[in-house]
Amino acid sequence: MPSGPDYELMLREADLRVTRPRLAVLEVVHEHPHADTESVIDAVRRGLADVSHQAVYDVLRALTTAGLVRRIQPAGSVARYEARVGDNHHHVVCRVCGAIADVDCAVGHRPCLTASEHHGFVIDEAEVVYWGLCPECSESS
Amino acid sequence: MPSGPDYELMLREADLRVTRPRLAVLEVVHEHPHADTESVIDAVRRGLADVSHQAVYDVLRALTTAGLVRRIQPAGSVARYEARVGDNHHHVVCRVCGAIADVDCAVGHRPCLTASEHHGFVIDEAEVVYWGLCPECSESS
DNA sequence: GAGTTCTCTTGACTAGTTCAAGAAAACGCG
DNA sequence: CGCGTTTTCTTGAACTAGTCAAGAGAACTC
Repeated sequence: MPSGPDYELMLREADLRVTRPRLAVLEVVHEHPHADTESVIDAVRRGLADVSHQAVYDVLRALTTAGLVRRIQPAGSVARYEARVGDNHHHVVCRVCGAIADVDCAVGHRPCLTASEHHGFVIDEAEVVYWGLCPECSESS
Repeated sequence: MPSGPDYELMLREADLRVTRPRLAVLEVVHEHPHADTESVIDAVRRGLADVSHQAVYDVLRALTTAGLVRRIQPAGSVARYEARVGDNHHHVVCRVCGAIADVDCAVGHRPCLTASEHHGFVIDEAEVVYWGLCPECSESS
């Protein structure tokens, strides 16, 4: 019996066709939070050797559009993906090694969503990136 | 008499050599907030025809390192530069057309810098990107 | 004004991502 | 179950933003 999430069901509920590459990508993103595209490709190929990089790019886009994964891309970094969606969490990024960790914002629900001056923009999301040093990198400085 | 900022002085105070390309880039960034690199190159060449793109890349990096300009790069966008530095302001980005506007965060000074769980990271900056629709794009939807 | 050092020009190159055409697979329906 | 439609995957090329490297040229120091 499978113990992890039911990826097939997740795809069906999102009205996406169930294919091997999609199942593989979805599993990889769940098991390797914040992985970049290349890592996803490598990990997918460990279980399913002949997947083209293009397929992974397409799948990641489809999953992102469907809301099954979230794409994050801190300045200066390549695109990364995570499976934790639907909540309002943010990220700390290490300036030196690029390591990423999740954080929940301290300032209540939907943090900072109240911009003081919105210039007529209709705002639907506030994304926060905390910059600093990870434990290892701050140690060795 | 010049009415704008004294770019030459700014460069000298930052211990940077004063060159025509640097003066030109600094002026462009001041006059076109949130311009991307290509726009900066175009604008610079309007006043100084034979500047290489490499020079502009180098100058932008030098100015950024010196703290005279700030580099911003919302997910999915190319690098953009602005001259408003030293304060704690953030940005609203239009999901459709990519337009950017400045905002001051409503939640007091150094907003959101108090992450609830920092995982041992030493945090020195919190960057907030508000996502939504600009007035024009929200109109036409 | 000479020497040193930094900056700019030139031109090649890379990484990450996207585009396009056709083959193959998934799903809906009889 | 098997057929047709539609979507997705494969293959391979192309593109963009940005970087690297070597040498010529300009800025600053004394």
